Amino acid sequence: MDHISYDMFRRTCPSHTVLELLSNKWAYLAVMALKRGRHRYSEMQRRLEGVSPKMLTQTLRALERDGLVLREVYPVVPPRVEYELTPLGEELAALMSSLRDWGEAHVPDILAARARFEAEKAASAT
Amino acid sequence: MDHISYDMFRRTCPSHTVLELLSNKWAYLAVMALKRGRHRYSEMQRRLEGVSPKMLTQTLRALERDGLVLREVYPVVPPRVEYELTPLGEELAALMSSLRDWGEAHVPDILAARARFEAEKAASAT
DNA sequence: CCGCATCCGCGAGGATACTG
DNA sequence: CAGTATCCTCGCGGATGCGG
Repeated sequence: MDHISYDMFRRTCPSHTVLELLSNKWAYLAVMALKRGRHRYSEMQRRLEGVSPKMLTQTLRALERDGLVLREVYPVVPPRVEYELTPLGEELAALMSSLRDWGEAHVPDILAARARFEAEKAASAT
Repeated sequence: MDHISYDMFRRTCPSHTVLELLSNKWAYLAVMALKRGRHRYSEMQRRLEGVSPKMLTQTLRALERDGLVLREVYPVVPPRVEYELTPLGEELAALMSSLRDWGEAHVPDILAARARFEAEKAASAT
């Protein structure tokens, strides 16, 4: 073994911070949005339905900070800022894509399971 | 195309609820914990460091509801409840594992990126 | 031992107005 | 246009006590 063993389950483990990155809805959507290429701030805002400027900036900054997203500011007026994935970010995007594909493929299963669950609950309440 | 096209980005899309399931720290950890086999409630509680009974139950119920986890109650005293992944849950667990592997493999990269970011911030504040 | 019900604190995150 | 600053809500999630 040439790598340290991390344990996500421990709250003090560095890998736990990665978990917190992954388990963040806006971060997830931002990465997926950037998967298709470089985007301006306002484009992101339009793509991520319902995101507030605050959360968008906060999310993009966190991703930049962690080396997953590159932020480029053009010194022009009106301002123009573009975001794109780093190579590391693209790796992550690929993994997240497979999760999304799985999720979308199984939406019917999950909806069915929910219906079944509700039905049983109602039956047991007889 | 024999499947409906879903769009996670839209808040009204059913696939968005899947996203909310995935972007949930405790759900993520619970699935990973169950990947290695069936576990009792108290075992889960020990494995998921820092989880409160309320959140643990809530999380497991949500997973059961969505058909990812099977919950078995033994009618004995003292009570005994065991949880295990359904086939669907195991599919998800596999995908999540690859995310975890990626995350743990890149912890050093991410920590380095953070350090670099902080350093630049400090430099620009000169 | 499992886990539901209740209460509550707190901070993530939304809305809005404003500036470089 | 791309944020920042501010305020404020609301619901996540922790704590506790009880019931099966």
